[in-house]
Amino acid sequence: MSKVETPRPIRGTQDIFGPDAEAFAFVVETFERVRKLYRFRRVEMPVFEKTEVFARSLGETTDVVSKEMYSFDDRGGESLTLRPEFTAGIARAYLTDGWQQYAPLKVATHGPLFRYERPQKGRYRQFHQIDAEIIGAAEPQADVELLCMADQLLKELGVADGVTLQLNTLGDADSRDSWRAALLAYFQAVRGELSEDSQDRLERNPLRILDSKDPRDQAFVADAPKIDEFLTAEAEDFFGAVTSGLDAAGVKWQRLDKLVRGLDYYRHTAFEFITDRLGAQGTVLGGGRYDGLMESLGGPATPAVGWAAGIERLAMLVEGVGEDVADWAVVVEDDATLGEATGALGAIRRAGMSAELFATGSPRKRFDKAVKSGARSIVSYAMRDGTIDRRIKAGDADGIRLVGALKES
RNA sequence: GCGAUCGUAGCUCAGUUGGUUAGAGCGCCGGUUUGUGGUACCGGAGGUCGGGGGUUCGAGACCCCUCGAUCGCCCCA
Repeated sequence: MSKVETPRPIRGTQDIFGPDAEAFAFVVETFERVRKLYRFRRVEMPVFEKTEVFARSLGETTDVVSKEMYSFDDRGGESLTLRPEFTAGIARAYLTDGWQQYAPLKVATHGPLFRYERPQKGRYRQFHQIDAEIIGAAEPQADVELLCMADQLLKELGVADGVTLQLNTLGDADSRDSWRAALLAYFQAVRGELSEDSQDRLERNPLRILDSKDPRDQAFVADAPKIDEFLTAEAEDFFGAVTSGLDAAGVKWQRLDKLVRGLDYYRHTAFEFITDRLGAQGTVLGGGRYDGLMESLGGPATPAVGWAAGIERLAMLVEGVGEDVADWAVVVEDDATLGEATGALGAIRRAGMSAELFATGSPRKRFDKAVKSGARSIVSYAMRDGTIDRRIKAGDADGIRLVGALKES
């Protein structure tokens, strides 16, 4: 017999276990609770879509589309793609499922996303996000509500300390276009002194030069044209309404005028909740307004705003969420008592208390295993003088609950 | 796609300038001790030192290749 080689897990996937899985679940549970407080409706979305859903909405030239998508042809020869984000699929559903009748529509979801990237701290090829969107709402109050929900979520997760909300506006389409043109002219003039990466960005996405980490670029970034110089009156009013709304709601924020979005469909509000506790991955939650998206999918002009947050990143910030110890350890110190112990195990669980059975390995060491498990209370079964001897090690209240539960059964 | 660091038992790690039969702790299994008890002791299973090639009398250690992981760049949650 030749040795069978164990298949390795796929790069960038995670097997989340134990305390990590508890932290993950805590993030999702907290999100579910908070989104109900804000009356966001739950949606479940397909994990894959036609490739064009993402290709059109994200823009063909973006890195996500050009090199980071998990795309494949199905048996009918159609190109499908594992979703790299939620927004495009939700926008597609809004158009194909008649959700326009519910506008303004507030929806929330969570689940796995896929991007073919190099894994590193807080970045995976299959990762998980929570997501919230408001579709069909043009007013800045929608942005404010979304940000308030994000702020409350982070507070209820207990990760708000050290996380700051960075806020910017990209203006409307006109503002953004003229800003972009000014940036292009400005950086073009000093092209030779920019980093190689930024010279490349000049062609593809000049806005991105603004958040370059290269010191050679940062000198020029400081004096680069600011979006504020190009905002139309409407865009300025919109941003003013968002910031005053946040102030009224008591949500702390900082203006970061170099904050831009990688994807083309963003307009007006852009924001990120940022921490310095996750290495190179500072963004814990990010989003913005994407008024241009629906049209790129062939739909009517539809204002929308949303955000998403990486569950793994949030889970890494969450502290003090571990696995619970059992309420009871049920110990079989003599195999002849297995039946009795099994009955007790069921009775305890039916009474709403958690219990774990210790009935394997050396009988003499089972009690020690139960003690080491950290269970709050222990009930053990042994044979003494031909009869079953039950011993309870518990606080008075717990012991009484146990005896009650056993009588009920 | 690029760069840096790192791969020794199930886990966390020792392993000297290259030198006998590769070790410890934890965990697991068995035994002795204890018996409202988290104790102590004894024993056992478990390793092609990530894989391949090279240098050398001799490689876990040095060199090359390869695979994998981690962190960073690009980009992004």
